[in-house]
Amino acid sequence: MKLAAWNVNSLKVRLPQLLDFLATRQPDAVCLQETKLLDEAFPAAELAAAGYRVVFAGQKTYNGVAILSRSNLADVSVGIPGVEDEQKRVIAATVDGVRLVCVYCPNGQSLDSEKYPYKLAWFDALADWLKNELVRYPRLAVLGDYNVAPEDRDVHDPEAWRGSVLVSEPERERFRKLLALGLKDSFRLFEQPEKAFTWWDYRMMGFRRNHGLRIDHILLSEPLAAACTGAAIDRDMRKLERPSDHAPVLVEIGMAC
DNA sequence: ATGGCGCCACATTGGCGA
Repeated sequence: MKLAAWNVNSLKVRLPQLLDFLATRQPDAVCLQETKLLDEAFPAAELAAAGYRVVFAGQKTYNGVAILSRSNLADVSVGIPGVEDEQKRVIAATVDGVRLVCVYCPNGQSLDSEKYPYKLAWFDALADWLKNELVRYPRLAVLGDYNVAPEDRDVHDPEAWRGSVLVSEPERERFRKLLALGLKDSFRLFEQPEKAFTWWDYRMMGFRRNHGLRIDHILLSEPLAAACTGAAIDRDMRKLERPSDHAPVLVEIGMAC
């Protein structure tokens, strides 16, 4: 079972690239973030023609999440239960016995922004919810854009970024709290190249200079981590014309999990 | 040097992302 997560930064603009990604990588399921589409504009017909069922939760201009799957999507839920939030950041569904939680975690903007405490509180609510979800669904994956680079090795220039949003200690502590629930950072289950990132600034030739951060992650519960046979970042999608500023992340799960 | 790029919107500039 091949799973992917990709912040597409506008599904309207990136649909041709997504269709190319589906055709060439053949993932079983994909979690999308920043679709930036109202639900009535979601390209369900195009994705159905490509062989994918879809569930989605969108809004105008900002945020928006979706799950694509070649097989049935069951028990769909939107948002974090009990949390009032107009921002469409979470959608979950069960695919072939695996619970997929698609997340677009808040950016936070800067440490002195009111969006920063919102981000920290959002992570606390996510952790509270996932703690229960892991009991309900032992085979659970949380995929998406976390907007947190967990360690200095996930940052192209740790000294330049020290203490800023996306790398600050309170944010990293929230990320570690997710791991403490029993989730594994799939990327670190395997030997990986140094300076491996999932996001690069559009400006200043960030990608060409590999000035990036690893902020998109696939976290796996213990049973899925034990069956995971590979994890990678798909840098090729970032090399295309008019790319998203994020690259997709991928995992392969053995069928015998 | 707080810019720079890209996307979106009741657009021709500003908000936001990260």
